[in-house]
Amino acid sequence: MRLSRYFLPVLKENPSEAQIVSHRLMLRAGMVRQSAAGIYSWLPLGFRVLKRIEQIVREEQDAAGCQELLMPTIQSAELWRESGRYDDYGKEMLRISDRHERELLYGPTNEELITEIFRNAIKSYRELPKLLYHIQWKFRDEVRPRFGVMRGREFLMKDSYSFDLDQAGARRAYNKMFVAYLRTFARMGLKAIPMAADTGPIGGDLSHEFIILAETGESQVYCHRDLIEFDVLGRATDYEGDLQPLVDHWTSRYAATDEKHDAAKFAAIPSDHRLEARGIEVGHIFYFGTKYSAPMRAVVAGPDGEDAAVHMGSYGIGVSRLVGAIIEASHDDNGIVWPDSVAPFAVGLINLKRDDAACAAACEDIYGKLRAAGVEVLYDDTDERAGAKFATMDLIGLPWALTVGPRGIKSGMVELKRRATGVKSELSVDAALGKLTAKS
RNA sequence: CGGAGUGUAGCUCAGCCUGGUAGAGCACUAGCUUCGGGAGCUAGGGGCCGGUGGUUCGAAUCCACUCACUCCGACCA
Repeated sequence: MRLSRYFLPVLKENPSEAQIVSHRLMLRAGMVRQSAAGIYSWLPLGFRVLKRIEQIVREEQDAAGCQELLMPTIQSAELWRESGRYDDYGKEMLRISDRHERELLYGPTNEELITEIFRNAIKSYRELPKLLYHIQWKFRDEVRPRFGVMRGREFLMKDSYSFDLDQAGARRAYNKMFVAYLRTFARMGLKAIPMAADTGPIGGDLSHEFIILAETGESQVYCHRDLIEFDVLGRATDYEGDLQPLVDHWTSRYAATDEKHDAAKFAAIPSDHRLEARGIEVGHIFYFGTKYSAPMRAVVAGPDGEDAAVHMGSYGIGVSRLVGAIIEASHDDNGIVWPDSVAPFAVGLINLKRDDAACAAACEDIYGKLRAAGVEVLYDDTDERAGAKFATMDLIGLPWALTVGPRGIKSGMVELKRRATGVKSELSVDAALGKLTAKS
């Protein structure tokens, strides 16, 4: 993409409405614009990141055997009356009516709708288990939206739902999602720690929030330091095998959010291993049994021929929130530092002097070769000054910046800079191309 | 929903107290000079001073109401 043609409205100064770093940087980098409190438009750069995050989530859900579908944003109030939540949900649910005065709502979540879809199609335990998900916009009319996309009213969420014959089956589904979540966040360069979370009226230990540590997090969390070093990507995951040992490994150390915090257990940890911090919730999984299937009569015939309500769980990832969360976890004084896996472009190509024919020709050549190799490039072909170009590249945080100037061209050298480390190296054009194309 | 603020150019803000022709920096346009880390000079364009109503000869400025946004708290996947 040529920057001269790209819609990238960067801001030099901090917008006054943004208080936290991710919000500031997203506005400054031209990723989003606010359209109302807690409601954002995603501009091209931000949209690319959102799509890349969404794709990682999708790949890991698919790998875990979860099947994607798509449910609407608008739902009928009728369904929510069946579960009893139409009255329970309160003002957080946006209620609307159509021209026939039929009551509708903008879905804050989809348990009711997926349960209806399930019950209309599945009648026998032989068809279980089922694991379904979608990635769709939600609306929750938060009293006080804040922190940009981290706590918006409209937000993109991946929500999965599991259907099993009994609790043991539900636990297997739960474990699949538990591991899929670990992998998902790890692939985004995040250290997400599963923490015991409130299960509501169901009870049990089958609820975890996935928390990344950040000073600006909204939750107070407590955990064992060992968890930070735990790794999940290093080993192959067999979703058909027994995942319990892996889940047990990750739950072997103390980790809890404020609501579930047990001060006595925490105090038992050696003090140098205690970690008390702020955290951002990027995922939440829980098992809720027959809470919806019973009142909504989502039943299947069991081996004994008797109908039984299915055991369900739901599993959410805040996709749009992750964009902000990743920035909170990965930035410096100059701007965003994208992990390679979610960066909007892999490489920023900087033409230091557009009006120099040799320099421009070299850039065009490099640009063409990178694109031919499938590398996503943002090519700064504008006539901005060098300083402005570097500042913009630092701000938008692409993993690599390849700088081409007339001085270097004479000797066949370009400068390649790694955004995360700030390490620059002078190398030949071929060497730079080799290094960049090898990455993708 | 309680408490506290803020709305003036695309962005950051001054002006308001003490009423009298709408301001600055950055950004934008044109020209010249510059050009290897956010350039300089010159000349321009751009505003219903959030909205409505009052007070006044006269309101960005004073008063009332209202809308929007932000922060703290409560709430929250």
